[in-house]
This record gives sequence, structure tokens and C-alpha cells, in this order.
Amino acid sequence: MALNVQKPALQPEYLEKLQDYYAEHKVIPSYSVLASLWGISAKSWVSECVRRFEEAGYLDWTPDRQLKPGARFFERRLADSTVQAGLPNPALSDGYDLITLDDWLVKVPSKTALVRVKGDSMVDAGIHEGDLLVVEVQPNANLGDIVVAIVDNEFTVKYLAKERHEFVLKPANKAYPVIRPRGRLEIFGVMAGLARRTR
Amino acid sequence: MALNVQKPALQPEYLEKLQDYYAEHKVIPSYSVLASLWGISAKSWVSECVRRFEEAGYLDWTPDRQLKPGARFFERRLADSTVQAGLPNPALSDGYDLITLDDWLVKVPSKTALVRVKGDSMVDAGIHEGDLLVVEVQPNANLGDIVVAIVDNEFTVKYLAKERHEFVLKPANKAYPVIRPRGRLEIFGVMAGLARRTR
DNA sequence: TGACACACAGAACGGCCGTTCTGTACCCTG
DNA sequence: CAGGGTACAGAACGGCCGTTCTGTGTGTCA
Repeated sequence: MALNVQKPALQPEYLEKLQDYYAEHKVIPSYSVLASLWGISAKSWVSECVRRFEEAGYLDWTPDRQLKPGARFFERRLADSTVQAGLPNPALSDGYDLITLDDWLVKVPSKTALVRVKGDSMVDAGIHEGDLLVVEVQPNANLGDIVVAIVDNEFTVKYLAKERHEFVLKPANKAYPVIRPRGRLEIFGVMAGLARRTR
Repeated sequence: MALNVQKPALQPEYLEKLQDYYAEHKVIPSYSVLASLWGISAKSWVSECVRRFEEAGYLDWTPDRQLKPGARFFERRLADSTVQAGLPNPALSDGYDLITLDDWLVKVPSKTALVRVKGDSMVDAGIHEGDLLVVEVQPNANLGDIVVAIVDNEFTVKYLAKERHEFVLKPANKAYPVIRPRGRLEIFGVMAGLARRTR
């Protein structure tokens, strides 16, 4: 006999279907819709499954008793590079979980802007054309930061450096020249992260 | 008299309150909750406001007639590289809008995993140590794809290539050798995107 | 100073919501 | 092969849902 108390089993494929539905509609559907989404026809069973997902932290309730995504709903398995063969086992791997990429990438939403990267002047810093730069908007920066500056009415992404008591903007690509702005250097913000889509 | 047909006015503060509610609960509340959220007491007026937000693209309906966020609900200002000096003016810039980074990076949540990158074998592809690789989990891939493969019980990120009728894994860094797996090549998934945090 | 549109309030209503309870087929276990 | 747990089906039910319709105060413009 097993000594430990068994928790009721979850239906992982139900959760996946719900997550995909949520990804499309950004809303938790009603029990009847859930039933047809899961391919079952008893609302009572939907109710039971919802209860289990709630117990496991995947679903939650608003103060008004409306069903909503729980804390673990958005977690994506973070696979470590060193992992047993096969799929990473959620039960075994204690690699910590992660909330949404948004939360990971943007700390202060109100001061964060997204800038699409043009050109390849920063390829040596791993910044490619088409990447989305996560920028914390602020008027100053530290030496060595990757900054988004406004030069000739255009955004430009460069390292902030100093040469002979003057601020300069250094590209991470030898094919490009160092930019020595005349007058004040206007900084839009500091790079805080990066997002790239390749498919 | 004005010649142009006036659209009914929106209540911007209503939208903001709803967006804040959604940010907290990840769900659109019912009309009664909306009423108290907006500080009004007539569901009929909620209905009218919802209709206007729907018309403006901020709200939408699921196929099952459930209220859900519309296309413009999540819009976050995307600053274009070529933009007038100063802060990009939301009214003037027609740079298109973007939904959440999550949505942009992951298409099919249930088949997407995150893999933390170790080592610098792919730096020439702009993949650095510590980056979070967005991986679509699937057992096969095309030549030229950046794949996450399982070699010697470890994840490894490489280009998928073919040499003398055999699949090989090519790094994007001349300091590393080409990996020629003996036997079957086990593919965990294909790189679909990347996220990096630098602060 | 009317007329009219706007921004709500309030009540009525049919329907769909989620809950609960009972029933059943199918393992697994001893 | 009896017993119990699991994974559903199905019906009944009270309540809350969103819709619709009517009423009301307030500003605005001719």
C-alpha cells in the first residue's frame, strides 16, 4: 500500500486544450464550452476537473467568483540544458518555473518601450535586424550600457562609451564607424532585453 | 453643422479601468461587475459602452458569444527606428501595434518549451549564454533549422545539417566542432524565438 | 427657451450559468 | 468475483447573465 496520500489525478491534455483556447481568445470559457472543448458532455465532470486544476494552482477565482487563470496557468516548463534524456520530467526536474515572458522581460511596463532593430551595426552583441529591443525609457545611462539614442531624428542602438571627455556611440560591428554626436547626446533609453522570432 | 458622421464617444477611463482589471485577473468580468468597476449602476449602459468598445476594436466576442479582449485591447506602443525626435507620438506615428511579447514569441503554448542556453557555441547566430530559447517541441526538423537536440543526455543547440547522407549538428562558432551523432539523432524541438534579459 | 442628444437609472424577462445529485461502465485490487 | 475508485453521463434547479424597454436629469445649440 502507498503510504502517501494520493492527490486526484489531473488531465494534462485538458489543461493544454484550455491553454490553447486561452491563447486564442484570452478568456476562460464557460463550463458548457469547456465540455465541448474537452470532448466530454457532462458539466458535472467539468466542474470536478476545474476543482482539481484550481487545487493544483492552474485555475483561480476572481473576488466575484468568476473563473480565471491561476498562478501556474502561464508557467512554461523551463528545461535546463543538463537534463535526463527524453522529455524533462516535470515531477523530477526541480528546474524552477517561470511566469510569462512579458513579466520576465519587462519590469516596469509604463517605462518600457519596444524598438524594432534596423541594420546590423550591433550583430557582435547578438542584436540582429528585426529583433525587438526591450528598452527602459530614461534620459541617462552608464558607460558600457547598450543605449537607444536619438541621432539625426532617428533611433540608433549602440554602446555608450567615452572618448577624450566626450560621449560617443560605439557599434558592435567593425564595418560601422563610431558615432561622435555634436552637442548634446539625446538618450531615449537603455536596453533591458531582447526578443527575437525566427519562425 | 458637421458634415462628417460622428462616431459615438468612448469613455477612455472605462477602458483603462477594464485594462487594469484584466491585468490583475486575466479575465473580462461580467456586466454587473463592470458596472461597479466603472462606478455606474445600469447594466443597460454597460451594454452600450461595451458595444462602442467592440466597434472600436477594443473588445470582441468568442464564437460562443462570450466577451473577450479585442485586437486593440493589448496594444503597446511599438517605436519604429525612424521616428521624429522626442517621444514617439502615438497620434502621429502609424507604426503598427503589438500584442504581448508572449503572444509574439509563442504561437502554440502547449507545444512550446523554454530552454536556457549554456555556452557560446551559437554566438555567431546571435544566441548567447543565458538567453532563453523559445522552442517548439517536435520530433523532426528541416535542414538549416536551429534545433535543440538531445546528445549524451544533454540538450544542445545547433544548426541541423547533412553531411554525406548523415545528419550532423553544426555550431555557429568556429571554436566548436561539428557533432556527428552515432545512431539516431534525437530532436527535442526547433527554435522558434529567443528572449534575453540584460539588466 | 424650446428641442434634442447624451449619459445614465431601473425594472422585467428568457435563457444560460454553475451546482448538485444520481446513475453507470470500466478498470484495478485483493 | 466482490468491492471500491475513477471517469464520465444526464437531469433538475435556483440564480445570475445579458438584453431590451422605458424613464430622467443635464448640457448644448439654435
